Amino acid sequence: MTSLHRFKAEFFKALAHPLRLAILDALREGEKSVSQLVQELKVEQPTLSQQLGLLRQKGLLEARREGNTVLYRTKDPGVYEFLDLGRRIFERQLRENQALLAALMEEPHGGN
Amino acid sequence: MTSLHRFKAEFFKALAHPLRLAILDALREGEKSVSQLVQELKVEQPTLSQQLGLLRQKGLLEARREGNTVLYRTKDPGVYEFLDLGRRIFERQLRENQALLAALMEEPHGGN
DNA sequence: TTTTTATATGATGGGTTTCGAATATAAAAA
DNA sequence: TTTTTATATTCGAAACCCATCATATAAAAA
Repeated sequence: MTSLHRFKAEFFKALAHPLRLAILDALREGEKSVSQLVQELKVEQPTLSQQLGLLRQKGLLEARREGNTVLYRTKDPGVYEFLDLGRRIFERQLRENQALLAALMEEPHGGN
Repeated sequence: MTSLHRFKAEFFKALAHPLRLAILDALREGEKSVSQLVQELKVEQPTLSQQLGLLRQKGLLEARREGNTVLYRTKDPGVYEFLDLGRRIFERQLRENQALLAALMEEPHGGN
């Protein structure tokens, strides 16, 4: 509705992708080059660069070039606080979903 | 990458929509019926019901029927803690974007 | 220079999301 | 019952997101 909500939604959208979350987690340990991240995350290089570009554009990452390579780092470490707080809620949901899954597995097999 | 990242991304995706954020904010004050929310948020009823359904499916909301109407409420108030923490980061980004915007407005008009 | 290595960008296509319109369901009122 | 009110669902079109492929740039090495 409001433009603040639109803005916040943009922010969440930046986090709403498994690879982007993996990138942020990988950069907890400090800045890394694109090729390091390619190795570590086992994705195609253009795919990675695309998502790195997006995260930089959204202001979550920044980059510096060092000779041949480009090093990315987290721009605002506050984002980790945020991700970590999110974990509590994920965990509750995980438990719920697991309960649901367990319930489904209890059902008679070969069924409806 | 990991399935935890996939799961977290799902969670963020649930929040990555202006109307869904507005719904959650509207329910800070307590449970509300669909029609109340339609009025307050000024959206079409089917659009609202669709997003309410999504939030319920993702475990963020729950609903109870009372006669003719259906009342929705937040399932885990922890989500507000989370949204509020997010605000810090939004604010930094807002300031940045405003600086950018201001810089653009300083540019000579009718330009490139 | 030419070649190689590292990274970024652009185009394409498949999948998903979104909104609005029409319709369906469910309960209350008449 | 029929009608009305409140909410949900379904459908289709437009917009968007994503991975891949091909190609471009930029710096170092040869």
